Amino acid sequence: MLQASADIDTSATLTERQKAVLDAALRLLVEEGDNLTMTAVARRASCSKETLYKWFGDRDGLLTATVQWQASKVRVVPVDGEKLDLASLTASLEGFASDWLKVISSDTSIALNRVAVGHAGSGKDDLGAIVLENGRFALARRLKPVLLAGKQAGLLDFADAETAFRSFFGLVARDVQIRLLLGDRLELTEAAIGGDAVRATQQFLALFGAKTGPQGL
Amino acid sequence: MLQASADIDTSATLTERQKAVLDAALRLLVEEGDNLTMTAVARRASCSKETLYKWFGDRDGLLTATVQWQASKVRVVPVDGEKLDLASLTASLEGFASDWLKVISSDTSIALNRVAVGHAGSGKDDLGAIVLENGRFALARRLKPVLLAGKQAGLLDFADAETAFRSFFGLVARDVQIRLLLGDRLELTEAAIGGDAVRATQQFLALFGAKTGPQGL
DNA sequence: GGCAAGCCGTACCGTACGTTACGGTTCGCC
DNA sequence: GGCGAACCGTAACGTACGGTACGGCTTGCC
Repeated sequence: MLQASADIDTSATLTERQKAVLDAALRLLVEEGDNLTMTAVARRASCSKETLYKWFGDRDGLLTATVQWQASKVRVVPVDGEKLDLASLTASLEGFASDWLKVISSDTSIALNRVAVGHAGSGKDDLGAIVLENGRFALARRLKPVLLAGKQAGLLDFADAETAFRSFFGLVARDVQIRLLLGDRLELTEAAIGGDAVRATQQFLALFGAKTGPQGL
Repeated sequence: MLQASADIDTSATLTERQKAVLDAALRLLVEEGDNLTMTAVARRASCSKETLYKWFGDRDGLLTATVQWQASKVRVVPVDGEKLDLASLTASLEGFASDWLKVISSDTSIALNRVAVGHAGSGKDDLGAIVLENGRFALARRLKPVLLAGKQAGLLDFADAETAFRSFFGLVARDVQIRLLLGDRLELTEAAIGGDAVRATQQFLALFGAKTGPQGL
């Protein structure tokens, strides 16, 4: 909720070389978790520690820069809420669901969430806030317009978009993220994700679909 | 899923003094997160480091013992699935929901999940498995009999108890746990938890309630 | 060519912390 | 009272790692 400004165009101020270094740090983070060392990053990125400190100031600085760099890579196009019928709404929801499942089950997301959760305990940096802002809250920002358009079109019925979103979120994610973060092996094949997406969407529509149906017909 | 034996009667083999030490470690874990030091635990528990190492072998040993000790404290009575009508089923589900919300929003649960998530990255110990086993999987084991009884009584309709459970889980927890783990301030008052519990239960019944109603009447 | 800036590689320093060692004290037992 | 075991408090050791310093190399500019 803070970070509203901190996540804008950090990529603009980064040189190509710096991006490459952050990519290396990211890969290392996925492999090693939070116990990566500055020397390891330097070696992997073929740069000197002095450079790391000059550019990012600090180990925490490097970590936050890495997280922000990854966040900036997944910036997505906002869906346009035109031409809304039940089919397109369903398709849109299914798309959101399967995208989200793909994200939270990806190696990089798991690694990033792990370090952010770990750091959230002792409030040295705002990794948790950044991840939250670019994950769950970004999803809400993108999904709510769709929900509101669905309500406008008489396809959905809810009092509060936030509440509706959180129920959708729960139906999609269920126990997947916490299990993955805690190290549970959980095979999420493309097919399983697709199936979960349609199931979650159907359940959501069953709960929040307008009783009257599209009233215009 | 492993840990099936590792969580039984660890408390039986512990002396009172050892339990006190683990309680101290637990309190410290809540306050300091994963960056607690052996010296701090020793000081807080008024014991010597030598004793810590003799009893728990290792820092990781102390951590796992602490987590298991906390897990052993929340062992609960299995609900009996007799006298099942819609009212009692609803009450039971609401009870599970509010209990679960209370657990995952408690300070100790947050702290324990944080360290477990952190350690799940580099597989030194099985903290993640332990937490999972005594958290999400324990909940499933307790809830599934209720669900099956509800199905038996014609109140619920589902093909697979696991799938039904996971939907219930999602409707109850939604984004609460991940937000709390990532450091989001999230006021969960007693009243809010109660409200969420009935909402989640209603949604679950709307999705999985038998279309026919209790047919025996 | 000369020079300055940026960067690589590496050696170095300081410190925090896990782990071990040891002297002193209590307590149960003979 | 004497003895051994368990334990407390603390000092000491080893090491890993964050952070800094420095010498050499490239690159672009004059």
